[in-house]
Amino acid sequence: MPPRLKDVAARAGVSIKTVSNVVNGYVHVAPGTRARVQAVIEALGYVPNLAARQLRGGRSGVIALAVPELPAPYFAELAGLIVQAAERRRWTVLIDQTDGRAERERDLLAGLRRHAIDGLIFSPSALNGEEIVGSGGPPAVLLGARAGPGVADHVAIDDRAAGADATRHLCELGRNRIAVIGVLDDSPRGAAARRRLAGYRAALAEAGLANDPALEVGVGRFGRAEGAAAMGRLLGRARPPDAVFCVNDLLALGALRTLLERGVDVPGEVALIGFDDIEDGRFSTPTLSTVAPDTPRVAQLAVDLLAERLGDGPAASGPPRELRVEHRLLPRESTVG
Amino acid sequence: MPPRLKDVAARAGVSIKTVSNVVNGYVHVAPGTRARVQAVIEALGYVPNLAARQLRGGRSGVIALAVPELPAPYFAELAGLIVQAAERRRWTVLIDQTDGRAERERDLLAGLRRHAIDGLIFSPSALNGEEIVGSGGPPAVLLGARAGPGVADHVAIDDRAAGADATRHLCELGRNRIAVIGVLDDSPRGAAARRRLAGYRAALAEAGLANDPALEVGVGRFGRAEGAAAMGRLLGRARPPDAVFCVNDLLALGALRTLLERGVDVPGEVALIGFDDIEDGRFSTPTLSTVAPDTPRVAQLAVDLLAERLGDGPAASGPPRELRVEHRLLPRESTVG
DNA sequence: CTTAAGTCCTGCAACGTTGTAGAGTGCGAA
DNA sequence: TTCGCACTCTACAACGTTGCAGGACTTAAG
Repeated sequence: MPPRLKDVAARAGVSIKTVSNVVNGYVHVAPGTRARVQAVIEALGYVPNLAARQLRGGRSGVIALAVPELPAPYFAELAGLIVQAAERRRWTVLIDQTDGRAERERDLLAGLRRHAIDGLIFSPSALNGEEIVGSGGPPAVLLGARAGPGVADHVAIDDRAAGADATRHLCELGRNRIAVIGVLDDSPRGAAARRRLAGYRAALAEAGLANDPALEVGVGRFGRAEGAAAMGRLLGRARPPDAVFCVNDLLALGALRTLLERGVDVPGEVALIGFDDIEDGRFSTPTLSTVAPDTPRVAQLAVDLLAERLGDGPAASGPPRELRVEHRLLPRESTVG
Repeated sequence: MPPRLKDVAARAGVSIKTVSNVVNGYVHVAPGTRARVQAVIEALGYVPNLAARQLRGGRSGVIALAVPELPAPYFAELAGLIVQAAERRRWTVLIDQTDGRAERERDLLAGLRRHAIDGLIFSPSALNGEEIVGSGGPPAVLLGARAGPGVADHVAIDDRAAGADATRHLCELGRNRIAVIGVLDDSPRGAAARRRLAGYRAALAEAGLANDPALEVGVGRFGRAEGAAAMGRLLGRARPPDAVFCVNDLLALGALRTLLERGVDVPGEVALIGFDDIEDGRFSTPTLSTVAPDTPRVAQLAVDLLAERLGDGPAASGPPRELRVEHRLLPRESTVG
């Protein structure tokens, strides 16, 4: 029903291939012919058939983005930015939600989509990098958690340094019972959280503060509810903290809710800092201090790296690259209220 | 490089078509043959090529979901639910962000994707329904804003009734200067907001309250920042309101920030209610009263309607259907603190 | 005037799949 | 015995596109 090259060719009185050449901007087409074909293309509303193109050329123009949870503000924002960056290269982005289930991540890689996507931007939560890249799938760029050195292209902030920055900020306020929320077990999930934790410990040591295991609280997921519950546990301790570093803003917002609900003054009695700079934290009361990764740059670099891998240049088969992006400490009312 | 039907056929000693029949579950294949072919399929890791399937069959197994803003929590949640519902039908969802730009919405419909998607679930913001459906594109299901009667399948809550419910709740608290934030100009954007506004006015009338135009505040977008600014304007009025209905939760969270920032007691001095029941509102302080649409059901119905259109049954070409889903009033601390 | 290089255009084949038509069995009913 | 039917499997064509090879013509160089 929709017009094909054949239809355009018939109307313009040229061969199918010439129309194809016009569509693809091939140089050796006489200006008059080009104009005539263009006119017919517009008159008929011809649009190339992607399936046929892909079948022929092996490229679909679609890349996949896999994130653990789309509704999490940070990932939603990241997804939006990646879609924008991809659009500039005329790529379509297929957004996939893995729910942190390894099975789902594996399906995604092995499943039908294997033929359908040219590349993958992956923010892993359950699988580690080896498994992702070793599966013989399309070129991948990893975000956030590192997959071990040299496995795949990788874009991330320096989580350890950022965690230290956040903690140091709390130290500089004169706090000396600084808790952290977001410790996770050994699963590949939370690899970034573990590096932020390492930064936390380093900053404590640097400030001459003891590292009290009772002040490190684990969570099962990284949502508001878990942050609220974790804060509840902290407040139940014999000696509650006077400052809390949450490894992401959602945990922090949950923790904030618990603090305010129990009448704890923030930042007077407890200072609170999160991580990610999601919009919610800019409108909470008190506004949430946080560490802001340069997410637009993460998105841009991820797409750029993938483009290099997919290109025909020499970079396409080079060794995996590790890129770091900047982060900024954003003190707000929850620490310097 | 990846194995094709041909490779499987060669190894199993059958014809290509027989392998295809096995893959597609065709019944008349001898059990022994089937088993042998299955074994080879697994040994080689054969996966059907989607591009070829689509080229042959005209169906891609991909549906598009177009929302104005992916990072908005309500849309992110909706998207997640639709992806889940689609997954049950083994569809892939291509999520598109239109940014509320008519041009972008048009591109989406007319552009390359025209061949690539089987159907469309559209939460329109800039285009009206006629334009969407009239474009000769794939079957579409509209969410939220109505496209005028009988244009396309449509799933929504009763925004007018829901707006009235929210306002009535404020009336029943004894408030009598009830403002509304979220009035929008006449553009197709904010059609739902306008119906919520109509409900607001109806509830005021029902309660015997005058309708004061000074208490209806417009916004340019539906985000936190706009809510905060609008609240600022309301507080600047000679006689500020004692209750505010925001047509969505983001506006309400922005308004809440302004109220608390200025030391206004919520709900003591000003009661506040939003709309959508996004997670943020369950963890703000005070927690945000709201109206909760049955979003999981919206998602499920949207996918079901699309499935009917895409099916071969009689429903495929029937008249457009209008489906309503329920909503619930959720009083929380911002009104009944 | 011949040859080489360049320009413009065309036809063929192939990408991997599935619908259609039909060939070759074996089995039960007439 | 003969026919028809159900079953199992196969060959072929087509979906819409683009790379390749090459034909016809023009221009520039020797």
